[in-house]
Amino acid sequence: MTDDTAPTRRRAPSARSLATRARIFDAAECLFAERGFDGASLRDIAAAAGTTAGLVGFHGGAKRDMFRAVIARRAEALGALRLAALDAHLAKGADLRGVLGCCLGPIVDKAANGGPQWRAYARLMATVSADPRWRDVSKAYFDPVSARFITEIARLFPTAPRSAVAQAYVFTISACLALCTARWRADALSGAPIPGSGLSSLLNFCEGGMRRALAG
Amino acid sequence: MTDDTAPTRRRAPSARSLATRARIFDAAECLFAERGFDGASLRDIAAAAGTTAGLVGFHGGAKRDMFRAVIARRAEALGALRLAALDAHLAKGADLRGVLGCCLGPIVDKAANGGPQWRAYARLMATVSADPRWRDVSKAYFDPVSARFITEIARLFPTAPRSAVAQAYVFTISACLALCTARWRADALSGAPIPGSGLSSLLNFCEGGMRRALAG
DNA sequence: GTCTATATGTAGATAGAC
DNA sequence: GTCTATCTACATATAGAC
Repeated sequence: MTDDTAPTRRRAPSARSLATRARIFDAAECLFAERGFDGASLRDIAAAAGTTAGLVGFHGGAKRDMFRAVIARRAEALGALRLAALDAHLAKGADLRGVLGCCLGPIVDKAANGGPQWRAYARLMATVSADPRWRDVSKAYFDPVSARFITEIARLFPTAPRSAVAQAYVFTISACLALCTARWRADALSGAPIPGSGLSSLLNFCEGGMRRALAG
Repeated sequence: MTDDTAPTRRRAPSARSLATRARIFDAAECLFAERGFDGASLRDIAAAAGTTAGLVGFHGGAKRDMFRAVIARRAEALGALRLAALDAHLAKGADLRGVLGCCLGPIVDKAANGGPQWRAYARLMATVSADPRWRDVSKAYFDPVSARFITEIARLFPTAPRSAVAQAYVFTISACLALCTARWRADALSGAPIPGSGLSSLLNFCEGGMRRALAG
């Protein structure tokens, strides 16, 4: 596949360069999540990564492109995790709660136990899913997996129109991302911190909601 | 209440000034909603309002204060609408779907039929509810009404802990704001635009979700 | 291929004119 | 009380050094 005769062949990146790049992407992930795309400056990101603003531009390209790249970096791994869980589940029959568990479980788990980078990534997913400015990013990185889950859920509610299933799926994802990123809100409203990961109450809510909204 | 002898008494604002101020706040509402707090510059807002950047500063104060004022401007009216509906409903008994209708109906209605300013405001509500940077704004303008609804819902599920009710409420509001602001997402996922206001499918989803999550 | 110094535009805020 | 001209600082992007 390589073509040594090509005059444009590039040198492989050094280990040092790769490490710098990783630090920059980690910092960008956290700061975009905390302050939003416009609120996080390349300088802030550089400082958090321990480098300079120019280097951020070099490794990440234009700011908008870097944001896309940050989303892309984990999208495939997360999507694969969710789809693998789905396939494993479907192999032994299919029930709504199980499918929802495959859909939401990996997200909730990574956000809760995957460390600060995954926590930041969950917040970015919420941003991208809610903001029409990033519509193309949703479309490229999240919609394919979503479409698969919608299809499987639709199979469980043969009489429901696909538009209703899609609507219920959006409600579901929105509740899931609220759990991952806005826990402080529920804590504040309840007066006391809420125990556990919240996955089971999320699954209860979404399962009950879908049954009520989609049942023939 | 007025004190004509006070040496610091101020002149009443002119009609022209009030009109300018209203245009500035309308423009800020739309642009903060579209581009986020950091993405919308005071100059953009000035241009949209047909004035100058300096005037925006004069009428709105510091940018952060102006954002707060924009939220405050409609918060009271909307909260009053929701609470009035709730009180009217409670007077003739109480059922979950009715309470949820009072909670979500006014928001969905204003976002769908209240014109571009209310549509923008719904998006701002979603931003504020999701972003810990605006936690104090949520707390001041939205939490009191939320607490009231949570209390009424909790009354319908006497065995559920308040923390579980608060969690379910957050899921509910999150689905509601997704309906108001991320319709394009459901449309894209379903392949066809979704008919109707979506209020009844939202109510179905949240009612079913709450029953499943909170039932003894 | 990797990194730095700097150009160019625009941000938010305000002193002072009307 | 109302509005404008302008100030300082920082944003992103890139030309060119290593």
